[in-house]
Amino acid sequence: MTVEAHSPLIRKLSAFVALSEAELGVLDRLHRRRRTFVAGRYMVHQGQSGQVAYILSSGWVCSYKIQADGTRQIVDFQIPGDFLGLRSVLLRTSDHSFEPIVNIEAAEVLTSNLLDAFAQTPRLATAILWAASRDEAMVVEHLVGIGRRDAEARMAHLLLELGSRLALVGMGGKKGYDCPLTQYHLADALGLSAVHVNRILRQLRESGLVTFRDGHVAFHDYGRLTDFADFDLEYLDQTGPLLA
Amino acid sequence: MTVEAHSPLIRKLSAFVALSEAELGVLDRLHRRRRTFVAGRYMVHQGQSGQVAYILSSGWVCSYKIQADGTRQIVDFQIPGDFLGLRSVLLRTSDHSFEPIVNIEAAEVLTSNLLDAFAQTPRLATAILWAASRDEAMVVEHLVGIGRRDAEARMAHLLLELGSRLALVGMGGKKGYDCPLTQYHLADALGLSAVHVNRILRQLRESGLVTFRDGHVAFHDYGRLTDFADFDLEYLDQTGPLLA
DNA sequence: CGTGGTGTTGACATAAATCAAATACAGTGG
DNA sequence: CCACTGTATTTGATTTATGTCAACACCACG
Repeated sequence: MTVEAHSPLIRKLSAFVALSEAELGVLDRLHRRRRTFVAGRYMVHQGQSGQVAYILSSGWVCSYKIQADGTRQIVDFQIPGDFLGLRSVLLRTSDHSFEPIVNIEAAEVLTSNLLDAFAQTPRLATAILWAASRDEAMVVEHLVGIGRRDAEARMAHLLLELGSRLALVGMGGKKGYDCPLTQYHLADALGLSAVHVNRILRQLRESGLVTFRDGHVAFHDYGRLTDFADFDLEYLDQTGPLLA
Repeated sequence: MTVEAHSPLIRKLSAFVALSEAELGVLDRLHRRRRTFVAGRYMVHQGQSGQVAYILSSGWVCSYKIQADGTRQIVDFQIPGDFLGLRSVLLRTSDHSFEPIVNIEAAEVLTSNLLDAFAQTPRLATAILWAASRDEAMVVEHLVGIGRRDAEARMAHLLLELGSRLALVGMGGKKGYDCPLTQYHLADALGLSAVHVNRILRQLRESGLVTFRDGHVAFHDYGRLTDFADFDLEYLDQTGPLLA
């Protein structure tokens, strides 16, 4: 109970596998080292080899890459329950940079503790890796969106996807959700200019599909919106786990 | 020797870790089930849960997603030495579709055999997973390119990246490489129209940077091209392995 | 010799970027 | 309380990159 209270990760994993007491205990121990970061300060620098990962427990983060010309491409957003830097810890591979969008709370996870946890509870390891794999699938979906959808559909798709992910941790539903992103964040994620993002948001609002305003996303016609955005839950709805 | 002759994978992995005789033997056994596929016919259907992966030994493949409106986004190309469907085998997750670009040869790898191999030789498992992780990094780089680079830089970057990957398996260098892709493939990978791809290729050719013609890519000024494309090898040049 | 896939080029249409400027608003220091 | 600052949003005018449509050349292949 108290565990669930401070761990959206547990909530998320529970949606897919029933966690045993032992597994809950292991997860709980992974949450020992609580840390906070303030909005705007980057957490992990591009190329920095990570000895440490984080489990985000509250707030939003984005992972991004900066190009030589200074433009930024946001690769993904992380919401409570998501891992930050999991792959770079497991594979010592350099990754993108992370920046907290608001002040956040996260649990610091040392490589050794994570590997211990994985060794103790393979089922848990599988669940975590599977969730991470889902995140990768979303990056692919972003790629498809940026390459082949127009601005309006891209925006609609992103807002829907964030809604689905938030729903998994109880922070949103088909009505909408609170969202601390600025229009600049959306622009950098969608490969658009901030000005154009603003116009697109207006169009979506005026056509009665969705409103993004004052830190809140409100779906006005969820069915029509999913239709319009060609939003396919399949790549999120993985059923039937996992490692053989 | 005979192993190396038919396995670009071994060549690729050898660039990062010195493989023992035992490990080479395990790899060799993974290559037992030789199969061929003809160009154009898809291999793995979008959403099909994979019981089987492939190690590509000759030819080119692309992985892609088709959208509701029929447009296609190529997510990545696979060249000899690359795995196809590794993630879907390990995590039973649905993935993209695969299509051979030319007639190809591949070794079929059953899930159970792969897991056995991983259990026998953890170092090999690490090397393979690390190579796979490198591929994921390239998908991210594509995302950045499509989102934030103009068509010319995107094209230049893709051609350079393919060159680097081919060099790892001895199929290309800083002079150029053979490339069976059509301009349609390039268009679908870069999120452009085929017509525009043609124009961009002309520009690159006329500015003396690179020529793509008759199934061959020729770099005319490698240094200037990497500069122009903001091509950073860092995301390919992972040094210092791997799993702790 | 047709025929279909591929490449090439031109004319035109359009989505999105860029430039510019006004507004709103929260925080900050006087 | 107020002026001041910076950030976020909004909107219009214009430019630019890229897509779409159309036509033709080339070539391997049946």
